[in-house]
Amino acid sequence: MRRIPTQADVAARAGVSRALVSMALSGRPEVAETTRTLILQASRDIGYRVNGPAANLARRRTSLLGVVLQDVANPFFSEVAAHIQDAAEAAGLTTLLNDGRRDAAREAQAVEVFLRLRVDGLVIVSPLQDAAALTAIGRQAPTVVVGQPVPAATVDFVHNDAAAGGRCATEHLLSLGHRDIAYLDVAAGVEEPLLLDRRAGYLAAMAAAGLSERTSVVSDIAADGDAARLVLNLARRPTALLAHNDVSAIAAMGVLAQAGIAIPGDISVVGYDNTRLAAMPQFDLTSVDQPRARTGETAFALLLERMGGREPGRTVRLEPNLIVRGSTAPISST
Amino acid sequence: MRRIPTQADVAARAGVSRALVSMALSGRPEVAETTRTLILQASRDIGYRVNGPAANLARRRTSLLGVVLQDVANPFFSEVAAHIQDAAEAAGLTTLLNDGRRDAAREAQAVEVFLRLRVDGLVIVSPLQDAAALTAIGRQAPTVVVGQPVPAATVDFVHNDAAAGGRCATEHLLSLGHRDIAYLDVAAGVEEPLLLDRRAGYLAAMAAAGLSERTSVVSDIAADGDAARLVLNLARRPTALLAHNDVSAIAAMGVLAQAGIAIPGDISVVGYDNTRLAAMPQFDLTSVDQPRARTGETAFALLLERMGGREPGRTVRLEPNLIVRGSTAPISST
DNA sequence: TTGAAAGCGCTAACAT
DNA sequence: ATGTTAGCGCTTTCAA
Repeated sequence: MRRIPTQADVAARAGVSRALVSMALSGRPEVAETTRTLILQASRDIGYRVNGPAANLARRRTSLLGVVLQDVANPFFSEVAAHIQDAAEAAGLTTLLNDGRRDAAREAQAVEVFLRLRVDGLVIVSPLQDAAALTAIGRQAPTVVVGQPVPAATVDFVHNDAAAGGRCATEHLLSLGHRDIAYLDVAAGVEEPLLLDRRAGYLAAMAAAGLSERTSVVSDIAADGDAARLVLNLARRPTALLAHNDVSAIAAMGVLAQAGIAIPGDISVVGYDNTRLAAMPQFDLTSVDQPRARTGETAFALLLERMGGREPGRTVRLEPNLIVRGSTAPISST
Repeated sequence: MRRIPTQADVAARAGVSRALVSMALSGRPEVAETTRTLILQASRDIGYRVNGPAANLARRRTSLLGVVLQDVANPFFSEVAAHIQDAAEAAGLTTLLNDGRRDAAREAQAVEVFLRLRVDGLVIVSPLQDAAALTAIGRQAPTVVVGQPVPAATVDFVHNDAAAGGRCATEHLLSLGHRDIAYLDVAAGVEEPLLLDRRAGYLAAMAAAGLSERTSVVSDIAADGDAARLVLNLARRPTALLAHNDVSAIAAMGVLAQAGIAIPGDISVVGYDNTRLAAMPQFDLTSVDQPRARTGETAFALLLERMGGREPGRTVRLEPNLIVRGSTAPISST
């Protein structure tokens, strides 16, 4: 592996000055067309590739966008990232990805790496760090957070309205005639605001329909399967189930199927997140979808504003929408 | 947002020279302990953070490792990446991730970005690019590929023995007494070497057991569900099903369950990949596992060798192992 | 143990 | 339209 060629090598080969090479390569209009072709050819001949660190140092910016995902394995996060990347590319920014691996410390580390690289902007998807940490980050670089807003004015937020999601899922079931609607919650003690809001939406819709909370079940035990079993043992079995997420819903479907209960014949089931699982034909699960594309695009739009110098923090809330599939049906008249 | 502090600011505040700050911060031993503490404190006071581009330019290396995944959403890939990252961190390298998004052009772009950043090493997980492209990349930077080896001597390969996987899954079923074992293949025309090898392993095991291929079914149609339905309609229904991956296996399980066929009572099912799905209690799918940790660690070990100057290409093949769960059972004696 | 000085490869302002 | 030049912020000899 011989020495990596530099602009000087290109200049020598093309018989021009180094500066001209720089200008030609960055597509500045004041370079003569013939010269540019010459330079481009020379650069290709010797396999020149711009030295990022050098260019970034000289330009005092990197055209780099750092995206940190709480968990790369979460398809919602990675799809949002893909849309951010598309938007960034259109704006001439190069996207770098990093995985927080569901760990606050690792996430902070990933952010730190980007900050050191002097990325021009930062998007953190569903951060595990607290408001103070986010505020500090926002002071270092233009930053947008995708996820629950916290009091941190130096960063912008895009989030999906979890309460609205819980509400519209519930209303869907109500409109199908269901009155006994159980909510499959997470384990007690898990206090993710997001999940609290989903439940709150459910409760609000029930209340609005004049149904007391007593007619519904909010399970609060650990395993999803156990929660579903609990529902089975109720004196008055609900006709519909709203789960806090798809995995939980699918676990419940498994338990119900084993118990010989038909879906949606005997009981309707709704999930949340509209994951790939929900769309699988064997599950065909009605589920609340969060608009991934709009989330990503909005995040990038906010980032551009920030990079443009906007100071006051902005928060954008996006509405989820229900994807109706085969796991829900009108209440049976038996 | 005021000016970003530089080493000069730290030096001024600590009352020392810039060079000393650099040495102290990079932990060089020849700096007096008291001076170092002083400098560290000053650096913290003014919120100094090394300028990556500048440092990388001056050092002529970056201590950066670029990892490009074919598809970040594939949990096998992202878990391998996590293990690579752990190994790299232990070796003092910082890992940067990027997503090829299942597109050869985008993947090439991601590699290009890393090359420009002058990463010290590159790992590409399951690349979509051809041998020529990989060879070219390997010439630019020490590179290890996780996935099917191709003739590209400038890069190293780590891959999992797909044939062995197909074989051991089949042998498991054979040892349970199954003789009629159907293989659920991908759609005809998909010629991924990996999948061909999985099937080849199955065929080899069947042949070794003295079972002609005629006793088995290799479906070659598009949708997994359809393939399973095909199996149902066979004159002589197999007692076991080996699928080319977990998703396919689970789709088949859905079809079978709907048809009232018990698993594993009437038919045993084996998947491939040991995804999260396979472990879910409602599926409890026996599946072939590829050792994610060892794959990642091996990839990084090879990379270190390359970075250390080794020239000839190396290929390491890892053995998969079967995770036996509840979807397989001895053939029923009915 | 500390400081001075010379680049690293590039960009951009200025000069021609 | 092209060339000259002065840094960007840092690391790293080499001297003191």
